[in-house]
Amino acid sequence: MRSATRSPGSPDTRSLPRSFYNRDTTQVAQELLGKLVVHVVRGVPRVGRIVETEAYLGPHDRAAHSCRGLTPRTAVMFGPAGHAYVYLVYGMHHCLNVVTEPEGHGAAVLIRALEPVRNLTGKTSGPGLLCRALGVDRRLNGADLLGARFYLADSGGEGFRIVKRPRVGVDYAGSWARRLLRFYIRGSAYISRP
DNA sequence: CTCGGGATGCGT
DNA sequence: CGCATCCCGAGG
Repeated sequence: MRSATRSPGSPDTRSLPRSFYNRDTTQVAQELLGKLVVHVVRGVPRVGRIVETEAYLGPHDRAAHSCRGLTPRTAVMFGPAGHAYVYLVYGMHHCLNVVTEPEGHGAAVLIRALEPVRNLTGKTSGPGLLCRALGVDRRLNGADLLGARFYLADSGGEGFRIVKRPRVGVDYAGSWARRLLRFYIRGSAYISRP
């Protein structure tokens, strides 16, 4: 049994391979629903199930940070898929994104809400809140999500319907504000903004 | 609805 | 350098 032989906190065969991230961002954003986020803090795995995401498609997407081009802040977003893009917003909240598509594309998926699974304290229904619960901050910006302490994994649980809505907080983005690039699990009690 | 709070990127 | 702006959350 493989779980008996692997060391605690290391990604097992359920953890998502880089090929999962290295493809169409809208597709990845939807397939991330139901997956697990794992962050091991001082040997303790904090685990949440993703129930809400948003896709940010690239420099042509006026709501994406990468629309300002490659800057020190957005460099990770233009890097290879399967890395964490973590930034501070409004001076106090962190946001966790996963980089998608081939290197140079500049796309990512924002994780907006989690259903608590293990060792999470506090609310997880919002991008800033879930970062606080997971213990994610800018020190993890650029972290490889195929690492031993911070990774995403299959949960095994499927069988939900996906709701598609406009993204939150991007009213400034013109016609891009109306695109249905926010995805969440229908009926979840942990959505950030029902 | 208001407002805190700090980094960023751009104009100067 | 200044400063508008920002993928938010808590409180009224």
